[in-house]
Amino acid sequence: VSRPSAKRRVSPRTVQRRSDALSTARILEAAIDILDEGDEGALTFRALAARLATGSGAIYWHVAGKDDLLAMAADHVIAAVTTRVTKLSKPRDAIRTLAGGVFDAIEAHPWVGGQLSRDPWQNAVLRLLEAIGQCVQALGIPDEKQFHAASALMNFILGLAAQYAAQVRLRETDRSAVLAMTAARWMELDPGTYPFVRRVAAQLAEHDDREQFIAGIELILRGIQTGRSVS
Amino acid sequence: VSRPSAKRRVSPRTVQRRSDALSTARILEAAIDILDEGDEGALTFRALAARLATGSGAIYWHVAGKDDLLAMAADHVIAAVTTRVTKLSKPRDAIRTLAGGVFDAIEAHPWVGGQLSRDPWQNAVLRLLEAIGQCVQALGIPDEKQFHAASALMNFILGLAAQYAAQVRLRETDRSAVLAMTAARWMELDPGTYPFVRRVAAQLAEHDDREQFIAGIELILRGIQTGRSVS
DNA sequence: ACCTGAACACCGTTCAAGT
DNA sequence: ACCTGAACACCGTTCAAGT
Repeated sequence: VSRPSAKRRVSPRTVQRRSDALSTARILEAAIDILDEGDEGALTFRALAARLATGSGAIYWHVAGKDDLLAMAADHVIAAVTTRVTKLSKPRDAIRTLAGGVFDAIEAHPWVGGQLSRDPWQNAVLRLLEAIGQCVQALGIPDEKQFHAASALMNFILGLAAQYAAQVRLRETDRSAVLAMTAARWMELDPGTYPFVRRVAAQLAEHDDREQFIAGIELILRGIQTGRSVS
Repeated sequence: VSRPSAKRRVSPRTVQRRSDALSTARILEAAIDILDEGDEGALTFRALAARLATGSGAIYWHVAGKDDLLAMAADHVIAAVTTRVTKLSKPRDAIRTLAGGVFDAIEAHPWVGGQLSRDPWQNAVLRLLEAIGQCVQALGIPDEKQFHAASALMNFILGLAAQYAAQVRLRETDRSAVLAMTAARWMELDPGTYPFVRRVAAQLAEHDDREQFIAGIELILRGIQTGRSVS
């Protein structure tokens, strides 16, 4: 947000404690590194302080607390997605690209999934809602239905975020192995109470998450536009 | 909420430590009470032990840990929804009722929202997927598309869960006041970068969450059925 | 078999004290 | 103005010891 560290330096010869001073930007960068390397629980003010070679309390001078830090980190990742996407010609393509971009961002930074589903009015979510809303508007949906349509898409994307976040929480093994395991577990469910889940267990192992997610977006778009002409 | 003291008493003269022995069921009940009274963070093994008049370690004899306990609690709440709904005549009505039931359950027990979006393969989620899947099947969707359709609906519902969970995390004030506050904050955003959000801010204050959620479900259903005839 | 509760290894956050 | 790091008030979980 602010960059007080951009200051050039003042006098030579005095050895500084670190190569550069602490700053919100440096803290944010270190936090994202820690989150990417470990899981959600790896981000600790002690770990962060160690990586930045400072005391844990120093961080509080630049950042309000852990929630603030996480919100900023998620916003940083999502901002990269929305700014890259907004300027596409066909609004339907823009939405597709946007959704795919969120998927990829969460895949690359799984902790973002958890963070997005923690506070629906954090900056990252607002950014997404705005991007989606602009696309919906460009789609030619009547004014009164735009909020409705955008929030349905937003809700669906947050659902992905939650699902993906949790999915990664049980990893270590790779993705397909986890899916195969889950499919196997589903097959062992009681056929009387879980007929449907058992039946789709086979499809689970071979399905493509990303494809399925985009198809879901497609589905909602179809519903939005059908609704426009029908209702 | 519960009145464990209402137990009559068993034999006179021998004072029992508690009126009845510890059990998974009693622990679960106490946990749900604590979660309903406080927020998500109120459930502590120390608080739980205090309420059950036992040591914190005793709980581990009946329950694997906190994650296990939360998953069981959420499953308890969701099971009440799914078993109540399954037997409706028209599958579209069943889905509507199911979705509404989940909404109401999360409204009554906000912590369920957070828990649902924590582990996508916990029992509660499986239960929902099964219920949704059975409805989708009854809808007459072709076999290969059922998994797809059901998971889109599931994803949307999980999105609600996440959103609602977070929404409640910032309460204390009542609902409409929070919405009014958020709307006010949205109005102050930069018109250049947040034109859409600013424009819908007014609608936010007067909108009905539940109605909007059900309308979203409707939208997806429309997309599912349109897709069937079109694609 | 079941329960107790002190102890362990952590957290986020604060704050007097330093430079 | 900015940083330090011990201290505070918590966690979930374990485990020797009790009944």
